Amino acid sequence: MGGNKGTYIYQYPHPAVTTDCVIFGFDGVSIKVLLIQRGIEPFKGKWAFPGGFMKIDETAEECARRELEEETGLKNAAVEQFYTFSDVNRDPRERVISVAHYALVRLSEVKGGDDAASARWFSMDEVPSLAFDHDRILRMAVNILKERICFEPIGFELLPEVFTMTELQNLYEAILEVKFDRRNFYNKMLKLGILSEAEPRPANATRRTPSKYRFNAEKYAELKQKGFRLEF
Amino acid sequence: MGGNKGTYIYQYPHPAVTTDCVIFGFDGVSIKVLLIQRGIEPFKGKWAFPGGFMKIDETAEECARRELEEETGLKNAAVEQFYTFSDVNRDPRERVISVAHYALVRLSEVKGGDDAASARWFSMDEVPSLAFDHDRILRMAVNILKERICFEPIGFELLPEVFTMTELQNLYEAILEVKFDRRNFYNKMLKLGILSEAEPRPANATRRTPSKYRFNAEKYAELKQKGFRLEF
DNA sequence: ACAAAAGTGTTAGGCCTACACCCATGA
DNA sequence: TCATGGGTGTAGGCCTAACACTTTTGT
Repeated sequence: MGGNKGTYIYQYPHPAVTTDCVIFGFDGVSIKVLLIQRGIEPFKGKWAFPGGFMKIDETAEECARRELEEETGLKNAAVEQFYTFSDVNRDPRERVISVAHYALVRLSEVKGGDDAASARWFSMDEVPSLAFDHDRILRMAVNILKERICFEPIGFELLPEVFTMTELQNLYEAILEVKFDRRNFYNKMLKLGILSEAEPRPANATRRTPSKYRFNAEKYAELKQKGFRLEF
Repeated sequence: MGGNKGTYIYQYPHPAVTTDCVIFGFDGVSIKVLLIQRGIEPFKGKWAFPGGFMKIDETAEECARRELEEETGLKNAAVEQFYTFSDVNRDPRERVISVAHYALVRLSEVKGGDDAASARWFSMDEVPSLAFDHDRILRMAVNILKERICFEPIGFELLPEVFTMTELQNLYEAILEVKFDRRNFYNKMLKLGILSEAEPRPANATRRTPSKYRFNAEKYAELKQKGFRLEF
């Protein structure tokens, strides 16, 4: 924490406020989540989400981004809050409420993080028992992710800028835990009108060379303004 | 606030934490929101959402329900949090973050509230400029309500237990600010399978007597479990 | 050769949308 | 008697879901 340790007096008890960040990634096969191993008590040695105490002059979102960078090296992630956890005994030290955020990032963006000696990606089925109430936070984050990806084009944040239709389908299938028919997925995605062809399909393209696409944010914004609603 | 005024000392500065409640109602024609007029500074005389400081031994939801009852007489409302507002200067007294909640209630439930000398229902287009950042909170609450009512059967919480199809349609139209074709709305609602006929249509029923329905929570739970998704 | 990956329609059924008619009631 | 509210289909179009064949490449 910053250099503002000292004595702070209030007429009424104040809870401490923290933020936590559930960071999702995708390796082409399965959804990953970024955890750090705690170096201090409580829960020393246990895995937890990056996060920490909010400073008195920053918003929750600023706090989440700052803690994320400090603990994992990941900069400027597009974090978004999804729930505030306020159970009375969720932290053994003192009363702490936590504003939980999530973000979707490309694995490559965090790989080089060196601040992050203790940060590691876990597949969803490898995640160990977590510190504090972070198991519950994770469950809720996963549910929120499942809901959001049905109605907002956030999945692209997990893929490289340019991707194949199969990669995109794998992503949707991994998040929603369902299987789609390859051809129907293909048709539906193209019909939505929010993808552009990344390259005009090279001259040496054969049947076996997959087409590359990118997400077209302008088209999406345009459609959305017209009342278009994404649905999956 | 309770009798715990005193001196509370921390090593780091702590923000104060409040909850606010956006309470929606419906009078058959338009959506209403419940406001209270502030009796003390800051913003004395201005209208604001019911809410207040969180006690050290209660969750955000408990706090929201307690403050709501204290200030409006409304008991046990099904409040649900939707966003935590943490701008640094949102309260002139000190750093305050607020966990905002919303609830849908029947107007009749709050009519008799006598604690609530200063509580009043406002139509959405009558709402005055509000205290703190409550204008922003209201805008976000309305957006959340519009989104939720498309996918969850929460609208029924605003109607009497037994209602006509026309009343239900008026509700959807008021919230979503659109018009539906009467016959299509009728067919769609019935096809969803989440309504029951309230009465077997009395003997003196004429063509002019509208059928009465009620929301069937069991059927909804059953369908939902099968993967059914409500859509509007 | 053969399995696996990718491109490409087609068809049937269901859902949504737009739209019309009839009856009863209250003004 | 006439405007209004309410009950009840129907026809066309669009979307969705299920489904097959061809080509290429790596083994």
